[in-house]
Amino acid sequence: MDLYSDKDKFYVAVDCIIFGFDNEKLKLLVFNRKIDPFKGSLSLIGSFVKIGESVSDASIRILKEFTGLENVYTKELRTYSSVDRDPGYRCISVAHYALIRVNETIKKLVEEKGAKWYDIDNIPELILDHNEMTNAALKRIEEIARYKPIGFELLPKKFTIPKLQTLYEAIYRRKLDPRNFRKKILSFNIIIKLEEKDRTSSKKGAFLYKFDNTKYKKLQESGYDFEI
Amino acid sequence: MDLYSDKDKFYVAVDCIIFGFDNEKLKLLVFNRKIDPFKGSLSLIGSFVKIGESVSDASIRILKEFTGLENVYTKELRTYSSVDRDPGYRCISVAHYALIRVNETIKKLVEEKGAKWYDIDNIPELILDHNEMTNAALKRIEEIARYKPIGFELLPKKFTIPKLQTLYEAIYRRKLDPRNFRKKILSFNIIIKLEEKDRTSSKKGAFLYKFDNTKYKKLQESGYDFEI
DNA sequence: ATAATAAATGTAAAAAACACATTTATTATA
DNA sequence: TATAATAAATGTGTTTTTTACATTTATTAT
Repeated sequence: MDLYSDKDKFYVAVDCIIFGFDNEKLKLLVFNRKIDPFKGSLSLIGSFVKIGESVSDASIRILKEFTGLENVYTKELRTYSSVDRDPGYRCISVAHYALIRVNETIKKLVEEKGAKWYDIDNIPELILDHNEMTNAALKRIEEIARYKPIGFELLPKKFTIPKLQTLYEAIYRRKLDPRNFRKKILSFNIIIKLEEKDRTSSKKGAFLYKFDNTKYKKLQESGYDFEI
Repeated sequence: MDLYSDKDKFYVAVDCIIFGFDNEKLKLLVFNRKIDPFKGSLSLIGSFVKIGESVSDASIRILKEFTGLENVYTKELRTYSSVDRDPGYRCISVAHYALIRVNETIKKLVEEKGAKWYDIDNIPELILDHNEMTNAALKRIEEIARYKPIGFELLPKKFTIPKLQTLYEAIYRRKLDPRNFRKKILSFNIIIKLEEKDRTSSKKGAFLYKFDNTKYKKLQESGYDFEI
């Protein structure tokens, strides 16, 4: 613990609140720390910002290191900067939330790194102010989901309408009516029906759709809004 | 310019995008720099964060210094952290936007400090990335105004409905229908009609209202929304 | 052939948003 | 003291959006 102290200068860190969706529940990626400081405790995935990179570059680097993914949907949440938030450094952290498409490759990769997915309504105690960050991020994505189609970031490229609904139910934490939900989603004209069906969760099978980014951008330009 | 260089460590700054409303137009507070760096140029109001204060404490300090006001509505916008954004320091800036009630006292005070109000659709060239910050803040308050009653932060404690409408027209940059606007605002039940009238802009005079914070909080708790 | 499963579909009622023109209170002045 | 001028205040019908709600359909397994 020798090096863990420097209170005369600012350190800048990025912490990432990484959300995934396993077709049923929203999940948070949590890291089990193997070295000091906070060895054995749980934390968000983070890193110091290097002097030669921007804060958003740092967040991209962290996401890449941990998930192997580039081009992840990542947004700045806010800074955390209480003088005594970290007992070792005078460190301000710029929290970012990220939404990723979980698949088997990523599942393995994050396990190897010592990270684990936790159900959002069963989040363990995390170090420092990381629980506070997580709660703020959850609140934020609930707000954002009302007017940006972030749901698509969490689903596979091809998804069914019932799965999309389950996801929004997880974000809003309430049940939605399947008829009204489908009607509303289709009215935006930003998803394209495919020929294929997904039969993993019913005998009848549900048609797969994909997100139409071009059309969404047009919708946004002409006055947007995406209230579900 | 001797001291103006230290690129080996992080400096943390706060820049404030301060908005006011003069009963007609939305205004931005801009500072005319009298000393180096950037002597003679225009900038937002900012300061380095001290090692012993949080970022939000710094923003409160800045607002107090410049306007004499405490308890100003201030929110974090985002960080600006490009490696080369400031040629002198390796400095990340946490931009904050603030909404203040302009009155004669404040007008005088900011003038003494060498600051000036600019119409939001006539903003001059500012140093560094301050124009970028300003544009982002304008976009943000337009978004926020849709679901939080921030308009009241910019108006005097007592205001008329036509003035409130003018303010929202300035924020949204479009005309609103006076009948529908009044109906909508009153439907929220968060403003209280007073006996007094303001006769400065018509012979008939318009009734003054005040914002009912208690009722607004209740509204928010029970599912909120404030779309005008 | 039948049972089981989740997907897909339509409609009527209620609420909200929108478009739109006239009257009212007051002061200044002819 | 009548009139002109000014901005404030008000109401209604139409359209759009939201909400609530139950049955049929495609498919597989038994």
